[in-house]
Amino acid sequence: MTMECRYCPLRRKDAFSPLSQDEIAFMQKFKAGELTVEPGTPILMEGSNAPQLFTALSGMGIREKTLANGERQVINFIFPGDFIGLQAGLLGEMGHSVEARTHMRLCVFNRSDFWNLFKTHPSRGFDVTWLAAVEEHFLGETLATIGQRTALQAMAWALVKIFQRGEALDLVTNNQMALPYTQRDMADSLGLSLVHTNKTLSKLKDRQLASWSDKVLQINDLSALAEVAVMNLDKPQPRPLI
Amino acid sequence: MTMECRYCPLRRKDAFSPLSQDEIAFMQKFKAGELTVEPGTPILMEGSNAPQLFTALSGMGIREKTLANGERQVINFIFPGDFIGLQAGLLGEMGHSVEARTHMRLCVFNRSDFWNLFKTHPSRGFDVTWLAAVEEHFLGETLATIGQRTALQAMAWALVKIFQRGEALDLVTNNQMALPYTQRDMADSLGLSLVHTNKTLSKLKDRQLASWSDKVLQINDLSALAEVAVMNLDKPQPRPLI
DNA sequence: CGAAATATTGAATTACGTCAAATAGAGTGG
DNA sequence: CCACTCTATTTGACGTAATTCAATATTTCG
Repeated sequence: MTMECRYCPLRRKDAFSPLSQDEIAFMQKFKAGELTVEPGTPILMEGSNAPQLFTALSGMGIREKTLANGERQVINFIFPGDFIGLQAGLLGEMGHSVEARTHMRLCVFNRSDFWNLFKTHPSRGFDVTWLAAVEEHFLGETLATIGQRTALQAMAWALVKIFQRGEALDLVTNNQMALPYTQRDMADSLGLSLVHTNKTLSKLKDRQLASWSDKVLQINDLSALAEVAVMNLDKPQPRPLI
Repeated sequence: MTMECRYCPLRRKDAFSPLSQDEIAFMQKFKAGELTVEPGTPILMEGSNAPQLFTALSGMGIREKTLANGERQVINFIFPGDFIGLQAGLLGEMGHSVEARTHMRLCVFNRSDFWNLFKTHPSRGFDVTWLAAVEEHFLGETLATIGQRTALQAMAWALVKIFQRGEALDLVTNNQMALPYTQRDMADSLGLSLVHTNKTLSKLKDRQLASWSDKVLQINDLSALAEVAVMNLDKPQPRPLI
């Protein structure tokens, strides 16, 4: 039994901007179904021309890209509400792979309907572009992180970003949230070695800023952490949910 | 005297996909004017809510982002045909600054007309999204470069990418093209120090793969360079021109 | 319970950054 | 055209943040 869009619990989260009744009704028609996957399941493959697009409804995943020599870059972490497959939908080829890290529920759309969305509901097409702009914005920040921040600054930045996303999705309780990734995932997302990632996390823990173990992230002092990260602490603004 | 879109010399380049007569006529109305700037001129400021969007018509520029501690990350290099200001247009805030590095001519659009573009010409809205997806794709590759490639691999990758963009724009003659940036720009784009950038370029020159001096890039062996870069050499597909 | 990930720690190594100084151009003004 | 300044490039020496190697816990899971 697939959830009806108008009852979608995601819509109510702070993270997302509201839709009109009309738009919700349209999305219901656009929605082709739901997909449920287990941890480790590949959802989209780099270079593939997938016929389907997704929105993550629950669970977490990862966007990653592998070089010919086997090195892996984690592009970012996928949280509920994230739109998956834009590149396949438009360019006809994914620049990265997407894989589930927990049990995930995904809203499924047909790529063939995608153009129709722009034509009949330009406001929703506008929203897709909005999301693309948000992603571009985020990737620019990530670039600055990997390129210019030290390991400690980068790790602090990453944890703050993750925590803020968690907050907007009501995933945080008592300054804690589930973070079901491995240190290897985190290392590959920041361009650090696994060993140094581990030691950098220890350092943040020693300083009583944040700790992440047993798949639980705890932030003790968000503003101090942001200070270490050389970043500004401003709330992410609401974004559309596709 | 501003150029009419239908005579725009950019449209004919391999880099871009063709437009219908109708679409060109519409773009003509959408176009608010032209802007000419000198080297060093800031075009958009990080954090600003600019009322205007641009497409680069000629010349080159740079997208960059500066951290609170003064470190600078070059997000990418701006070539003719690049769309500028998507983030301001949608999110109301640029995530990076844009600055001219040569004399540049820019096509100017009003942000207030932007929504209208999606509404009345969904195909053009679709194209804007296409460009956003291309950018996202590129930033993902850049992330993998800074995060996973060595200095030599990264430099080789950057030069191949630039050269390919140049080729698609007919900027290459005799395996040479103008590349009016400084080594500092390049260093900040790859997250390397200036000194190491210089030494890495020397190494590529010693190996007879590529040389870049006096603002001219020369590629001697593109496929060998791509091999050093651990990358695949496939032609960039045509993309829309806004 | 055993096997395979994952996490942790110490020691050795290195790719890269920093410092410093020389050289080379590019632009300005007299 | 020549001083002058400013920016960009180049090179050598040295320092270090981060990688790699290696070994040992610890957890996860079939």
